[in-house]
Amino acid sequence: MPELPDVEAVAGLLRRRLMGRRIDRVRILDHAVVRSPSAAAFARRLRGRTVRHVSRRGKYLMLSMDGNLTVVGHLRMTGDFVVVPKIAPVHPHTRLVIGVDATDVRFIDQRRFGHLDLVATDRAAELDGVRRLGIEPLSPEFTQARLRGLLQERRGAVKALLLRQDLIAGIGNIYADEILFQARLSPDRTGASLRPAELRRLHRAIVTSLRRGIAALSGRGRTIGDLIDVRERGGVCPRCRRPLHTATIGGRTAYFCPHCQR
DNA sequence: CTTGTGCCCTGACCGC
DNA sequence: TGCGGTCAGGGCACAA
Repeated sequence: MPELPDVEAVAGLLRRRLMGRRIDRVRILDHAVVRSPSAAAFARRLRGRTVRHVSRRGKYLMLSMDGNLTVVGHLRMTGDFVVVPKIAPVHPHTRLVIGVDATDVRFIDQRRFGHLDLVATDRAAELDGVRRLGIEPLSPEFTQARLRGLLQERRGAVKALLLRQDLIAGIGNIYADEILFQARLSPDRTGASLRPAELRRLHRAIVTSLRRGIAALSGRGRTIGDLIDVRERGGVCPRCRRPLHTATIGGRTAYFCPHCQR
């Protein structure tokens, strides 16, 4: 589930519920969820801190506290944060609990790929993974010219390029398909083959798809990303009704309409 | 620079 | 019902 819009929604949830609050309990149910430092040190240093900022960078979540401490989290495939009363039943895949008064913030992750690091706030950008991230696609710096600069010399498939976090941060498999559908581009087009009008469509599709995703997820709570998805409706193109095709590109399955996307 | 592969984990689903 | 294979909205290391 978690791509840029999903992580943005989680960040908003945590911001609303944790900003200015003091963490009085930290319970780690699965030690592997904490990458650094040790689980014991993670819990000890976090307890008693007040949450000052919650932000997102690519698909990473940043919770910064007083005392120059930041939790950097990644949801990977199945991670999620939920906010529930502390008396609520504990879901079996709960990996970590951050307690604030009568409320629990719980990190739940079926596949256990997700992870958290506790680092010095002024060094958070240097963390592995975060350090390599490319441009934020919803920032003012992400212009058509920047996109052209990122893609124009590349012979890789545009879908594989969209998935590269070191180029553009935050696009995952579902949004990449959605973006290419909106831009009417075949996922196997190379970056270098894109003409100016196509780059313009792609830029527009990246921004509007991500923004729409955020708008759809940002009401209350969270939804499963079922609102925009070219794969919906039994594998049929929502535009021309012809069957969607699949192909493996960049090691991931791409869904696309060969009639509408060229 | 590029693509491909395996791996980290767990569970749902499908065909036999 | 049981079993095995396949696949999954991520990202890394490594090889060719």
